[in-house]
Amino acid sequence: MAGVLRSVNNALAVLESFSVERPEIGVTELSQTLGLGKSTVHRLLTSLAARGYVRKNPETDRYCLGFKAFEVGSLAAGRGAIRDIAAPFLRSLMLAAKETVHLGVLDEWEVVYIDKIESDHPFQMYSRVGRRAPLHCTALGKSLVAWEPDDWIERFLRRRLRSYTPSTLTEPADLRRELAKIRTARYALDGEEFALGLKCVAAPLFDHSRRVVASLGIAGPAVRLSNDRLPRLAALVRESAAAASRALGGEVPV
Amino acid sequence: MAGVLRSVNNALAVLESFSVERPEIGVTELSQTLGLGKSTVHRLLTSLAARGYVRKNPETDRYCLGFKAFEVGSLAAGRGAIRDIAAPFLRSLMLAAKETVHLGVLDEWEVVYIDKIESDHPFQMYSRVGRRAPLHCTALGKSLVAWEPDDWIERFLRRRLRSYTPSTLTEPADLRRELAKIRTARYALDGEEFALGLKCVAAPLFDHSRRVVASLGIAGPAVRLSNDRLPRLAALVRESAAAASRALGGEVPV
DNA sequence: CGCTACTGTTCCGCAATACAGAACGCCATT
DNA sequence: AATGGCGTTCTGTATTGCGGAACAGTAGCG
Repeated sequence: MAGVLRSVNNALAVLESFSVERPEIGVTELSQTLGLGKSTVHRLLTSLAARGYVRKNPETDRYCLGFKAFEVGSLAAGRGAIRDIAAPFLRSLMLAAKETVHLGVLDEWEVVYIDKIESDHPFQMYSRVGRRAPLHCTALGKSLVAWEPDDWIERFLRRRLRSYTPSTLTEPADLRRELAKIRTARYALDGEEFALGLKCVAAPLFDHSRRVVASLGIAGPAVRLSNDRLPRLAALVRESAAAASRALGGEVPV
Repeated sequence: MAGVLRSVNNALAVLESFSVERPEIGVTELSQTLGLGKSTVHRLLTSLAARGYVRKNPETDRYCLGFKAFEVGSLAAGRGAIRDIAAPFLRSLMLAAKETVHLGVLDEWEVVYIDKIESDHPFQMYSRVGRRAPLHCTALGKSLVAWEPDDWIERFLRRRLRSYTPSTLTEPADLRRELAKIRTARYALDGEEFALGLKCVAAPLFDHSRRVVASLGIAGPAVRLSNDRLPRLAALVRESAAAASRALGGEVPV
């Protein structure tokens, strides 16, 4: 890897080794996972711990992520404070729709969930703030892609797009049509394209430069997001996205 | 610094150079700020960018934080998913109190805001998720400290505690009395101890091992959190914290 | 247009740093 | 007591990360 500092790369790989399934990891396990010597891993952890990115559990002598990662990460999600500005609109959308709602942004050919408010339903889409999802088969993703520049969209359509369900669109011609529909309708629908039984509707947020900077979406089980309910939800999500766009100094283009 | 890898330390210092005031920074500026050569900084940025922790704005050739930091940071805030479990209680507390509410946790002698839901009031406490505040003069902080082990509290009280307002308690004897009051009342009050004009009430969240793992708080201007309103807010915050504790498998100790 | 100033990027020699292996200290199990 | 496993410390050395210089590009000015 040209120009990449190996020790920095290793340190970041350490950070990325932690997960929901593995919140706490020991030196030896990290050593095996990363293919580095134990003393190397120990030094990396010591360096990360010195600034609060990881912390050691004194009872188990294992390490977990520290709050410094959260602090820096919160700044990254700020991104011109989109998240803060959109929060009240996300909230009122959840209250109106009575379903879980998400705020997502485009990053490296994927959508990243940067906020989420869960409904009170016991049965709902599993998602995690900070996680990613594909662009081509999620409502959030499609409503982010639809307003990208044509050359970007063509580059995107040239990538291998994975099929998740029989409904997933992977052919460029199909997706071009879908994106055109989204631009006309001003919202996107995921009809079990990403996961069977899961439907979402989403609409884009525009900022002052008329660019889509995020997307708001309603997600839930297909049994609840039924065909007679979807037009109402689409209208809600469009209204919330338009209101959030105005708060961002933008307008939905006519 | 013994045992700390210099290049890793430098990379983390780069990450911490970004702020709300400076979301985008150039190589030369970072070089001056950090006291490192430009090519060193460039290499650090390249390494961080390779894994998505920073990204380069191609229009300005300057760098900003990338979403990888957010992804890793979101895991750090997960912390046994306290944040997710507490979210609905935080929300209903905001709706009941009609003031901004926070969720905070103890880290390195400070409270870290890990969640926040703002009220619709145009005038409210300024805070940011991911930021820190002192323990001894905030309601969130005090309600976290009050249930720590005695030896920890004594160590804490031996630290130099800064005075922010004429109301700030900094003397160990004063703070011991205050913490005892909090344990009896089961909530903490910040009566303009951190900032003039700002009041907060907060109550602790207990988990299944009877330890305080977070704290819920209501914050607002003193003009709104008036003395006749505070008992009601204290009751609300206690109820919400108790309910969130139960969701965490804990109980408020009697 | 040429010059200056400033930026981010690339190149290169070399000293310092990061590396891995071995040893150590501690704990739990047999 | 011996063994096994862990995290931590130590050490020699190869390699890596460093800074300075040069480069490439852009903007502003006379």
